[in-house]
Amino acid sequence: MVVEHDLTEDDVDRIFHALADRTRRDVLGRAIGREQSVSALARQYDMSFAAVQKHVAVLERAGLVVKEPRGREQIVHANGPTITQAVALLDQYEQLWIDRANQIATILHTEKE
Amino acid sequence: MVVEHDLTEDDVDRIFHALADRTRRDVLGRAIGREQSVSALARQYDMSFAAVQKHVAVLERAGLVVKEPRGREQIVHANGPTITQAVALLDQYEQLWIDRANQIATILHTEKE
DNA sequence: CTAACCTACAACCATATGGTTGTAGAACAC
DNA sequence: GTGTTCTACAACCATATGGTTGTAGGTTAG
Repeated sequence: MVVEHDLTEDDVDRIFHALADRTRRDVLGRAIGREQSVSALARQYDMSFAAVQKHVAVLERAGLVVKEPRGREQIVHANGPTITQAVALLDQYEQLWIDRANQIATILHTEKE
Repeated sequence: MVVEHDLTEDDVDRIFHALADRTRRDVLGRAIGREQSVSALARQYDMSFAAVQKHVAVLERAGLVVKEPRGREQIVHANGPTITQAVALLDQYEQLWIDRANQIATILHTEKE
């Protein structure tokens, strides 16, 4: 299995910030469904091309998406590994929570004896 | 199993925005590890009490944390279910990605025949 | 070649964000 | 009662964010 390189706190900031906007989440979803150009994406939103271009740039800086030049177009691909890393991050918090809940349950159980 | 009520897009915005700041992620981690007052949390950071108070408020609006009044203190508890919902959200994107990757693999396999 | 298309990027604007200090009230300690 | 602690909240400031329009360059179509 390939070792994923560790994310810096800045990386994590960028990932969650990128996901904290509904337009960007929608762009990511569409990019996962079908790779498409920035202008093809832009046509699907009620905002300027430049605005969508900026959203794509935010997703790109977060590593959630990759742009591949194709002639005059830039094809936007979703970047699976980063999504997986984001899931792993949240899983850590959930696991902390579960561990803590178990710990408390154990203490309660001990005190009952 | 209890039905988790659906998150609005605003809810999701708030959750990811709350997670997009390292101080808030750290506060959440500490709150998971041990429930503590806002001032106890504030003492652990090199910023004003008011600043930490605002970060806790952001986590609270996102539902990641709950404040319980205890005398003159407000005890900050982590809220597990919201963390679980956040994981589920990201899992959806990851699953979309996996489904898409499988679909592409299938097409490639078909074309090879 | 010329026109249309796709992208990049700058400039600008309103609002949000993350920090500060200061004021004020409620609860506890003595 | 008095002073200290904990919290809430307002006001303020610098910067970031999400949107706009406009300009300019590279690519494709006719």
